[in-house]
Amino acid sequence: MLTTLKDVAKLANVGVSTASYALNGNKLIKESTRKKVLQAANELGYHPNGNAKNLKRSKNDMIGLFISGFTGPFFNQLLEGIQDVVVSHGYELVVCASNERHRMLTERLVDGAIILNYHIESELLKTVASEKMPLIVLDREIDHPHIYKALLPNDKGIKQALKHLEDKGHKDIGFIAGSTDSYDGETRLSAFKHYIKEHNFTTEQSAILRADFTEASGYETMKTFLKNNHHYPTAFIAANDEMAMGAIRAIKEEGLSVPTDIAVVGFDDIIIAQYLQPSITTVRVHKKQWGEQVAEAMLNILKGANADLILQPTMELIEREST
Amino acid sequence: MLTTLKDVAKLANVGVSTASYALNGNKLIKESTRKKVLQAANELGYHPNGNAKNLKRSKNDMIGLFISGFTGPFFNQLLEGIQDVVVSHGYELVVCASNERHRMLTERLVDGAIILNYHIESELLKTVASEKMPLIVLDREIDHPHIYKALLPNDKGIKQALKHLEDKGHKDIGFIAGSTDSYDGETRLSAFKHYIKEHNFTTEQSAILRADFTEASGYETMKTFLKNNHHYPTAFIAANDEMAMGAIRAIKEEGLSVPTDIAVVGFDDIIIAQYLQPSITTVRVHKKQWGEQVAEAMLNILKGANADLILQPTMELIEREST
DNA sequence: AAAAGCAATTGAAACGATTCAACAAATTTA
DNA sequence: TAAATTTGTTGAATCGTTTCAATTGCTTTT
Repeated sequence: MLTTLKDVAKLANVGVSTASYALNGNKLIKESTRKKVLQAANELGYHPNGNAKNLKRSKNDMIGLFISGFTGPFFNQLLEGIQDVVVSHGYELVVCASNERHRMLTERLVDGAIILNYHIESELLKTVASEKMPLIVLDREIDHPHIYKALLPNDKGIKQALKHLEDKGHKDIGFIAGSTDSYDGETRLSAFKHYIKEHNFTTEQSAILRADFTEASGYETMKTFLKNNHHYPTAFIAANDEMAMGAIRAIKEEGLSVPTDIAVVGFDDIIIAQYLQPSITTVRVHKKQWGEQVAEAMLNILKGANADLILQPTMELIEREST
Repeated sequence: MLTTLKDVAKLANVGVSTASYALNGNKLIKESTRKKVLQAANELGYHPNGNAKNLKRSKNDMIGLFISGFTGPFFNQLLEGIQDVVVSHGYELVVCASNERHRMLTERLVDGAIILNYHIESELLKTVASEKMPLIVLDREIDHPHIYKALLPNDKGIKQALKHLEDKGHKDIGFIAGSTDSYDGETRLSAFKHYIKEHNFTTEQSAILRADFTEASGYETMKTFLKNNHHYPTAFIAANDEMAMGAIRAIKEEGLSVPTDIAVVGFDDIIIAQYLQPSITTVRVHKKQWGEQVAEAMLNILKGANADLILQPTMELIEREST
């Protein structure tokens, strides 16, 4: 069997409690016996059993990030931001991309969770959230005393994109929406619809396309659209950069030019956006900053601070060659 | 306090053991009492305490992936591959990017671990690995009965890259190495040195540059090199695509052309490589496949199968515009 | 009608740590 | 010198599950 604290204690010739205190740096233990215990632990290659430890302490020193998958370039920077802050406060971060069980979350193997995963139902979140287990959601509206929100101001982003296109003289603007599962995607879409109406743009219903956030889907959707409609908008906004990429590829393939015939604005500012030809005008989401803010908030909540601060990550339009 | 199994049992008017059996689907329990228990659990919003559960069962149904950080586009596809396989076998995956404690690993909160993190010392790995906790390392040579290896055939990749350049008529070939921490980076470098000598290429010592895997470092290094040397190789191999990108940017900025003046071969085939101008010739690493193989191997090991199979992810040269 | 078998339920003993309260020995104080 | 305090050490209780072994009612068999 694996080495336990008892084995260490026996080898060091002390009680288990002494061994425990020694290893945890309790200062009541005499220096000489601490040495003995450390030596024994080392000799046996002892590592504590985390489950036992966490069970007893009812604390894991662990924060969980729950995302829907690792596909796509969006998560990396967000992750970096969260990671940096979390470890600098003595916690560790675990990232899970579960789509059904979410055991790490439901069985309370973390002390707090950050949620960006549409697979997890809000009802479940409500039964899991508690004083001892605060949640921060990045992907939904939800009302619960221990669930905090850190949502992107997608509305403002869309507004900026439209303003930019308007300034460039566009009146007829289309939209490429992502999958309906996504909170950000859908708020971007409805913000678009809202402002279109408010500012009397001439967008036709048929110019609101539906794709699924991938480059390929952006390509296919735009291709089909151009094949079936001889009239097309002078500009498109895509709900993310990957779809914008795909759309641009399709447009070019149909013999049209970006931005002369059709201008395209993306969303997120993924790394690749600046390297493409044409480079993509996009609404930059400060993903790393977002992650940092969320993590800071989580740590404050865990510290007991009253952190119902509503986070406002910033967004800005980055003008490039595609408009 | 939080709801425990005892609370559920009390509400359902049964013993704790009955409640436990009921929730775990033991068929000795009468259907009517199972219903009672489920109903009670539901009413209380009960979720089992994972630490207690895992402690008792000495099993976590959890596999850990330990990487050095979330920066860079390399990990995503690897992650996808691992994730898919792991969840399809009833396990869950946790990803940790720790750089000092690695508690998820050392405190045995996972049943098996996949290591791609140079921050974790081999000595530590040896004290952690055991029958109950198999390890697969992706980033080092290490000898231990419970540590399995799944290393990339970097040697072959370099060979292919050199062959390709040779076919294109290059004799004087430079190299851009990554940071010395990286196993893959260093094996790529030494394979390069080896074949250079074996095939009598005319590479000068000064044309072996040292960067750190980032685009920026590739750019800087190449910039400095071109500034200081009026003679330059007709081709470079970079230890990853990002450095290749940076190098190309520098080369173009110095008024030289890729591939006419200097050809560049990258390594990994990250998504962006095909979209750049010029698109990058690179040694493709089948990252998703690699991830799948590794995960399969881990699950086999956990199942007790004798899986000392040495994995051989494939590599192939993808020719594009940069050569 | 007693014996045997089965179905359903249960108390109690683990799992491996932490930590309280008790204690002994050594030291200080009165 | 007795009492009080300090310094180290320790057994035992606890965290919330799972699971063994025992127990209770019922049927069924002899």
